[in-house]
This record gives sequence, C-alpha cells and structure tokens, in this order.
Amino acid sequence: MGRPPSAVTAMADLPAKANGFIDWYLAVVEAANLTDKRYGVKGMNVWTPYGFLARRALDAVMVREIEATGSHPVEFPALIPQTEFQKEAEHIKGFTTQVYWVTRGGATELDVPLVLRPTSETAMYPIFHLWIRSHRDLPLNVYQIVNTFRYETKTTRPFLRVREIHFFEEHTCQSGDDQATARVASNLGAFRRMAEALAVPYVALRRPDWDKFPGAFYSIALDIPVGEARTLQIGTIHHYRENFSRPYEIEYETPDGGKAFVHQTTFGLSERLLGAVVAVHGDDRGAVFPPSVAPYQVVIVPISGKGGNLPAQFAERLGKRLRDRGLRVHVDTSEDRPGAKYYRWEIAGVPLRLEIGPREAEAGTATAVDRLGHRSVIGPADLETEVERTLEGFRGALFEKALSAFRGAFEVATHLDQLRDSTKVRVLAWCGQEACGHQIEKAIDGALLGLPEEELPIPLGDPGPCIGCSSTAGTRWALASRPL
RNA sequence: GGGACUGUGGGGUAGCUUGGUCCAUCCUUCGGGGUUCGGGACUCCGAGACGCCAGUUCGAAUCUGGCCAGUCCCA
Repeated sequence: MGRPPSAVTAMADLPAKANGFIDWYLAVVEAANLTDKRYGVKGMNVWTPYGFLARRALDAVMVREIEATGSHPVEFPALIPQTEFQKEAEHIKGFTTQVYWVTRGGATELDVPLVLRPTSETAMYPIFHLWIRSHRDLPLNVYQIVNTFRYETKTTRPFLRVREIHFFEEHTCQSGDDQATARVASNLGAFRRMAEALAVPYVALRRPDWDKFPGAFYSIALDIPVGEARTLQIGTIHHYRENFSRPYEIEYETPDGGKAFVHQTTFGLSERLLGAVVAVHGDDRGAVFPPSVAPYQVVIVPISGKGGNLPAQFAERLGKRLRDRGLRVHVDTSEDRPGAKYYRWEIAGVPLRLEIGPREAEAGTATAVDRLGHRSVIGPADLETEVERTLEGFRGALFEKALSAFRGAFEVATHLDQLRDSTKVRVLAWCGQEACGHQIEKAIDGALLGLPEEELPIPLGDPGPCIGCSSTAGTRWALASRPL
C-alpha cells in the first residue's frame, strides 16, 4: 500500500524553539511533512497528503462552527473583471499592489483584464445586488473556502505568509447597523469555539483606523503572541456598513416600502490557523496537534518482540474499532523498531500513541502515551470510549498549557522607552489619537494592534495617562507588538 | 520599491579565495540482503548532486553576465 500519508523521513535534530522561533518553525513544518516548499514559485507550496489531512480537518472545524450560526456555503469564480474590482476606491487602493492580473486568453489580449481574487468582495457583491431585493432576503449569510492570491513582497513562510491562500471568507448582508454589529458578535462567538477546538488562546482587537481592512468601517483582528514577542494575525472580522453596498448597489425594499442599502460584514480565516497551531503548541520534539486538526489522532505501534504476530493482529483490530468511531487512526506496521516510530510520530505531532506489545495483546489493553508525555494503561473494557476520553483530556491539557504561556506573554508598559526591545506584547494606555498611535509604533518598531474587544488575560486597573501625550482624557488599554 | 548576500544528491554539508590533483567529501535519506524489535539498532551491498541559459578558457562546482529561486537589511 505504499507509505502512509506522513512519510516523515527527515530525522535530523530540530533546532530548539527558544533559540529562534522562525528557524524552529520552518524545521518543524518540514520535518513533520506538512508541506513541500520546493515547488519553485515564491509563496506557493504543495499540500502533502499529511498536511492536507490537517487542512481538511481544519476546514471541518470552520464549516461546523460557521454553519451552526446560520451561514451557507457558496463558491464564486476566481477571476474578477477589472471593472467590478475598481468600484470601491479604498479597496482598490489597498489591494492594487498585490493582485495578479490575467490579461491574455491564449494569444488574445483581453478587453477587460481579470484580477485573480485577493479576496472576494468584488466577485460577490455584483451578484448580491441581484440576489437581494427585499428585506425578506436578509440576512444573507454565506461563506466559501477557496484559494485566493496575493502578490506578497515580504518573505513568504509556509502557512504564515503565502501567495496562494487557502481562504475561509464569510460575507453577510444585514438590514442595518445593529444587525451587522450582532453578526460581528456572532462571528466572535464562532471563532471562540473554533479556537477552543484548536486549543489556541487569542485576543480580539479593534484595529486602529489607519490599519483597518481597505474599505471597512472597522476591523476586528484576532491575534496571538508568537515567537520572540511577535504577534500573528490569525483572523479578521470586518464591519463594512454601507461602504460596499453603495458602490455595488446592494439595496433592498424595507417593510414600510422604502429603499435601504444593506450593512455588510465579513469574517476571514486561512491556513495561518494551522501555522498558529504549530507555532503555539509545538515544542523541541516537533509539532503537537490538538485532536481536532491532527492528521492522525491516534497512532498504534505494535511491538512484536517475542510475542509473534499477536500484537500486530490486535493493533489492526483496535485500529478498525477506532476508525469505526470516526477517529483518524494509523497503525504503524513498518519495519522500524518501536523507538524510531515514537520519534517519528512525535515530530509529526500525533496527539496519542497506543503501544501494543505482547502484554497488551494478551490483556486486551493498550499503553497510551499522549504528546505531552502522559502515560496510562487503558482497557480492556470499552477501549474506544477511553481513547476518546483521553483525547479530550489531552485537548484540555494542551489548552491549559497554551493558556499559561499566553498569560505570560503580555506586559504593561507605562513609558515609550519601555517599548524598545520589548520581550512581550505590550499593553499600554492610549488616548485614541493617531499622532500618539504613530509615536507608539515608532517606539516599538511595530504596530499598535488596537483596542481589546474582550477582557485581556492579565489583571488591569485604570489605564492612566496616554503613553504618548500624557493626556488622561479618554485613554484606554491598547496592545502593541511587532507583527510577525 | 532600493541595496547586500546565497544556490553542490530527497535534506544538511566539504570543496570555490589561488580554474586542472573532483568520474566531487561527510552525515542523513532512499533501495536490496541478513539480523534485531518495550525509546532514534547493527551489518553487508547498492542509489543519488554542482539552480537554468549564455560567455571567458586548452580546461569551469570554482571566473563573468542574464534569468529563476531563496535569505537578510532598508523604505
């Protein structure tokens, strides 16, 4: 049957995570065989069988949570006519330097050049104009998971910054500002459940005006601390108000017979979430996957020794029983010695390993070792349920571990000179003025990430005077860091 | 967008300064045999590379140019 969809062959020692995040990250992604970056086009990598399993599992989490909030799948074309792309001024300005153009079909120069979607507002909204006539058509909540293209000029990194993006985008049309605001809140809830499934703690921040999505009324970003005092934006939720519905004429008839433009929202996620999972949970031994997105949730390692083929037979039977429960299971029957298999599957981040030796085969039990190193013997009664319980316990332990690192990743700064050489994400008082914001960004050589939408993970009192201008009027806690 | 640097088997590397002694070193990986199997086994045999295209030269992994890919710094 050939090799399993892991084919982890790189067995070289990994660099330590603490000695440089990005080197460690790149080594892990490669050693775990999640991607093949040898494709030869900058920022475009190959999804390997093992990586694809993770991606499909991630998609399933996103689909489950967004559909639970009443969203429906759609798919729009990848090419957008220039004429449609150009209708919203801010939007074009924001994207014009990073879109790919299709200007020829065969030998023929196209009358209207086509943009390869960098995001799908301008593909969808002309059609929303046709779909929406009456208030009875609202809300319109649709999402798609497609590839989008952005001509990144910065250094590309597998999953974290790519030019072909595996993109989840929800687009909604609401009857008014309040309804759109409620949709934003609903998205925040959906994301909280997704993040719990991934065991990834995050902060939701309202971006400063100068850093919002091109065309948005406001943008809420979902950020995580990562590496050496950097942050990674792993998702965004935008409120557009009527900024797009006016140029795209998405208008409806109100119950009282009037006309109104819809208020729109979007919610965007990508394979960055997979990168975030690796970045947050991974350790010096490799990747660590939460069960929700683990390509294999369980690996069974038979240990034959003097036990003949009984362990192998029991391992296969157990594998089938677990698969019948819907678990993603691999039985490693390769010829390597058990220790070599342990190392391989640890690099690959498998949450739970079941060792089946002569003793276990005899007793109908399994020695379970999770990726955090917790060892237990399960069975013989109701092995399946015990495996499921162990996996859920592992997710919880992983989340606790991540939360504790997360809480330690923030630090209050009360003076601009404390921003330099920051070793943590900075929490600071900001009056809300752009001038002070830019002062802060200059001081930290990074970005003012924005204002928390939810309570921060560290105890905070009154913000006090603005770190920029010392004014106490209207100051609020804000976050600043160097985005990855 | 501006500048600097790098490119040798699947991965990591030696060789490049001073062109020839290189049918290219070592580790890992891959294939086959034997042996082994409760934390990276051992052993025997075998496989695999100078980014691409031009140029200089008697001779290019080594020098020059362009392209492609990658890295870093600055805007």
